[in-house]
This record gives sequence, C-alpha cells and structure tokens, in this order.
Amino acid sequence: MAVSIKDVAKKAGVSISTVSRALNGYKDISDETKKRILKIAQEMEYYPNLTAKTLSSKKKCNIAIILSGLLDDLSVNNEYNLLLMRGAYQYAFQHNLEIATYAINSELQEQKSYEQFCKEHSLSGALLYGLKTTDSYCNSLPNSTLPCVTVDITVEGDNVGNVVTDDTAAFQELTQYMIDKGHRKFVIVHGRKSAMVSVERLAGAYKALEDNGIELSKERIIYTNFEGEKAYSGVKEYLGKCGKEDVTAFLCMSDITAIGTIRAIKEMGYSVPEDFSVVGFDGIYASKCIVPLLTTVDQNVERKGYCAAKLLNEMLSKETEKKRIVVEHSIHYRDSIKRIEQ
Amino acid sequence: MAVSIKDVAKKAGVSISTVSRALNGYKDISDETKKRILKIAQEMEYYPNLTAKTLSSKKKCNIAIILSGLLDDLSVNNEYNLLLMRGAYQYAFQHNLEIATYAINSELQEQKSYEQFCKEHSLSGALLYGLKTTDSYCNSLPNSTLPCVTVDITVEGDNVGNVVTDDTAAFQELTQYMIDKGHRKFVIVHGRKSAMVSVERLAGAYKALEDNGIELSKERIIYTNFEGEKAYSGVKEYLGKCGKEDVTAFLCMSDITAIGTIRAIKEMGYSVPEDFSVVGFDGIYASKCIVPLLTTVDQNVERKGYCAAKLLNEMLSKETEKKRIVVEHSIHYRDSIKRIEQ
DNA sequence: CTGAAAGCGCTAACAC
DNA sequence: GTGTTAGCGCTTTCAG
Repeated sequence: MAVSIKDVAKKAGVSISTVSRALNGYKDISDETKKRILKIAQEMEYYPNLTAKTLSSKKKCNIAIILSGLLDDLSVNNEYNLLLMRGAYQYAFQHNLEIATYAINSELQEQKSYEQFCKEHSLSGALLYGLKTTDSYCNSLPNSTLPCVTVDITVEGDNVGNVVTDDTAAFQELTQYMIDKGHRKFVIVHGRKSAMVSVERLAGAYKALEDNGIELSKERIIYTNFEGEKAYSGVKEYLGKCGKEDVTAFLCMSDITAIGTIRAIKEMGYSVPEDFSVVGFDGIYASKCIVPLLTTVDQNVERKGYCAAKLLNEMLSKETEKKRIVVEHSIHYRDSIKRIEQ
Repeated sequence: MAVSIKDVAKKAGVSISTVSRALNGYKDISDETKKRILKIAQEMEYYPNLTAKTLSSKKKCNIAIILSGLLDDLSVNNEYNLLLMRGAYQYAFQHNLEIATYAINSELQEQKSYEQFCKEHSLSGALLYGLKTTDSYCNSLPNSTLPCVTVDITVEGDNVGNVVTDDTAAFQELTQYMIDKGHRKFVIVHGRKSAMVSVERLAGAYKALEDNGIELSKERIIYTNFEGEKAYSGVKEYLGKCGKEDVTAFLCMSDITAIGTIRAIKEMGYSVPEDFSVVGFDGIYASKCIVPLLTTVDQNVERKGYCAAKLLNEMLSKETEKKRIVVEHSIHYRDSIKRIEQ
C-alpha cells in the first residue's frame, strides 16, 4: 500500500492531525515541527490521497469538464473541443486547480441529471462543453443548485454561466465586409438548422444584407450539418444548377465547410478568389495553411475555454455576479476574397 | 446534503449493508428486498458517491487518460489527441467504464512520478497520451508497479503496454508507391528530429529508397517541428534555391506539413500534382477536403485510442500477456500525386 | 501548539 | 438473508 498520513505521523512521532496541519499550511503549528514533518513526508515520498481528501473535506472545490457529444458521429469538432480544453487547463495550471474531463452523450444526460453527475463525482461545479439545444441538461440546468458554465449555448439559471461568441455580430461584420468589397450575390453555406450558433450567424448575415437592401432567397442557403463533404456536394450541385453568374461569394459557417466549398468550386473548373470569394468561420489551424489562405472569423476558442474556467471558479467563490461572457472574436482578412466591380 | 446510502437504509428499514448489496447486485439477498430497495433508491433519487466508493473499495478499477503536452506551444496535435480520446471513450462506453482525463506537462512529470499521480487519484492504471522521449515518465515507467499503456512511443517495462503504428512500414510503403509512380527525386518534409515517430518514418523512407538504389542527401530533408508554417517556409526556400528540376515529389511526415508544402508550391507558381507530387501522413479531416485531395497514410487514430483502452483493461484483469499492439494503418490514394515518366 | 476522536459515504468481512 | 462493525485516508472540531 502507498504511504499514508499515518505512516508519516508514526515516523515523525506526532499525531496525524499534526501532520495534516503541517501539510496543508495551517498556522497553528510550530515552525519547527512543520518543517520536520514536511521533510519526513518528502523523504517517504508521501503524496496525499485526493480521494480521501475530497471525501472528508467540507469545502471542496473541484471542478470538471463535462464534454458532451464527443462520441457523436460528427467528427468535425475535434480541434474545437480540444482547444476549449486547452483554455480551461491553462487557467487551471495558473491557479493550481486540477480539472478532470469526463465524456457524456445525450443519452447519458437523460439517465442522470447534471446534479446527480456532480454528486456522484464530488464535483462542486463543471464546465459544459458541446451541449446541444435538444439535450436534456438544458432543461434541468436552470434549477441546478450546483454552478456550471456552458459554452456556445445560452442557458438561463441562477447557477448557470454562459461563455459565447457574438455570432450574430461576427457574421454580420463578415457579411458587411463582403458587401463593402462589392459583393451582392451571396450563397450561405449553413451549419445545422438546430444549432444555436448557426441560427445566430444566419441572423447576422440577414442583418447586414437588410442594412444594404440586399435580398437573399431561401434557395441560396445550403445546409451541411457542418460536414465538409456536404458543403462540397451542396455547392457543386448549386453551381451545376445555377451557373456562375448567379453568385459571387459564399459565406460559410465553418472553416471545414469553407474548405469543402473551395474544393467544389475548383473542381467545377473555377477558382478562388478569381471567380468566387469564400469566407469561413472558426479559425482552425488548416485555415492558414491552405491555398488560398482563408478569410475567416477567429473565435478565439482557447480563450473561450479559459474564460469558462475562470467564470466558474469565480462563481464558486462568489466573486462575481456576472453570468455571461462574450469573448471577442477577430477577423483574419486573407486571400480567399476579391474586390469586385458591380 | 445529497441523499446517502444511510437515508435509503432508513427509509427502507434495513441496514446500510443490505442497501449496498442490493445496489451492487450481490446475490445473497432476497429478490423481494432487493427490488424494494432499488425502488426506494430511485424514488429518493439516490446516486452513489463514487469518491467514497473508490476510497472504501479494495478491488478498484478506475482508469484515466493522462494527456501530456496539451499545453505545449505546439497546437498542431489538437485533432489527433481528441481522436485518441474518442477511441478510449468508445471502449469505455461499451464496457461501462468511466474514464477521467487529466492534463499534465513535462514539468509536472518531474515533480511527481506516474505512480504518485495514480496513487493521489486512486487510479489503478492509465493511458499515457502525448509522451515525449525526453519526458521523465519514460524513465520511471519501466519500474512502475501500476500498469499503463503508452501510445506512439515505445517504453519497456513489465507493466507497460504500447500501442503504436508501424511508422517505418507505413512510410516505406508510401515511398515505394511514389517510386512505383516513377518518382526518383524526393524531398522529405520531416517532423521533429527527437520524435520517435519521425525517426521511424525516416527509416521507412530510407528503406524504400535503398531497395531501389536511390540516394537522398541530407540537404533534401526539411525539418518542420510538425508546424505547417515551417513546412511552408522551408519548401519555399528550397524551391527558390534548387529550382524545379531538382525534385518531383515531397514526402511529408504529417498532413499539416503537407498542406503547408502545397501552399508553398502553389505560391511559387507551380501546381500539385502537375509539377510536384505531395503525400502526407495522419489522415486528418482536412486532408479529404482540400484541393487536391491529399494522398496520405490514415493512422486510424481513433482505433489506436480504442486499443489502448482495451489493452489497459485487459492488463488490469490479467487477461492478456500481450504488451504491444500495432494498429494497422491504411493508405488513402488520392489526387495529390501523379505518375511521371523518368 | 498538539492530540484524541468523530465523521465523510461506502465496502467487506464476520456474525447471527 | 440480513445486521454489525471495522476500516479506506483524510479533515476538523474540541479538549487540553
């Protein structure tokens, strides 16, 4: 068995409570014994059992990432999820916190509520990544007594914090930029109808379009479920049907679909940005490697993960009243768009 | 406080051990009481405290993923790491296991050994992702009493399992394929000198080259640290210096560097595969979205994660003597290469 | 300043 | 079959 606090106490000739005090930096202990105990503990290679610690301790503060949808068929979000994790762990490292990540799916959510999950794992709160509007957590969260922070999805509740991108503003900005570049004939390569982010991005596009008196018919929206292949086939079909004159720019709701769009365009014998301009959304690594370099909205994903961890931590220590953080995005203006004469 | 086993016992008018027996499906309990207790537990929304469970239980079997290097500057492995996770969680779901993921870095490894980490977290074993040859875990693992499974890096030890790709064979195969297509003048876009996978891939290339009596000078190796930008600048410089006649194919050790290579080629006014052929390695999502579709080795990353979890689980239950699993790769033959006349 | 003792929620002998 | 009891390793009153 591993060396326990008891062993250290015995070796040091003190009681276990004294060892506990020394280890946890309490003040009501003589400097001398403290040093001695610490030294012995180190020599014996003693490391506290975190399980026992959380079990016995009252004021626990351990948090986790609950990653939903990791096992969904859709293997498109891989980079995104890990960047979110990176951000959270960055915060954790800086603040000497430890975060465990668990994976769940929609089904598991129905079997066990968020609160139950937390209690089972002795969690005082969690970061909820990858939640969908249809997930059952979304219904139970508002009544949760345990704090949590969602990312990319707005859920109300006294103990619920949200970290989001202003998707509407971002997509509006992007669309306006295209309009400023002379584009009037757009096709939107949509994400998923039921995804909150897609809905908001679409709203942003319409705002810019309306501001400039441009109409966009429903037929000019291609749904992709965020899959590159769907974007590819959708765009190909569209171009085959409607021809070149009908459109000058594709507004894509993700980089992956933008890359698929570019492939479709090239395969039809056209080029980007000479014949068509294309913009993406996300700022994935590949967007700055491909040809042409993709103009895209950088969501600052890592920062979102960081902010989520920070918000949760502050909610736990009642340091903040804030419940909603909008992480600023930025647009990378690159080579995939072209100014055109009208 | 949450409802505990005690509360259930009280309500049911039995002792806590009876409740425990009912909950854990032991046989020495009457069917009737069992059903009654289960019903009450459900009504009371009782959920066992896993922390207490692992603390008191002897034969624990909880495993974790220890993800190293997540916070390294190099943000190139994001998709890779998450696919690995996906695989492990897939296995976990199928076998009703729960896996927690923790993030560490090289520094943390020096402060605390693998065994200490496990003891702290009451782990019976772990999956080690992202380990580097220079990491201190590599030295301590051989003497570990707790089992673990590494991925992509070979570490010896009685309690150490390894899941790898046969990088040498894969890269040899790829190189041979290029040779069969008529290529003789290669440039290798290398990963990282100190990375085990890079070393093996290089060995594979040399094997194929030597088999066919082709020489490759050191100047024809471009080191990239697996970064797309480095590949881009390296290839650009190379082409600027040596010109078009000097090379017909680029063998890249990752898809990201292959994508960077393609960009460099295009920016120099050449095209792929007309002027140069390019192959990658990994099989990332973007490889099947870009133009041209990238010929690459699919590492079957998800399967690697799955096999690692499986191997660890079997090591824990002594079901297997095997310590090393080579996950079969496959080559996607796509559009980025061209047959040439010599 | 330090020790004794009571728990945290649960499992696992051991009795009855 | 079921209850009693002793821990798992640690924190935290409460005495002294």
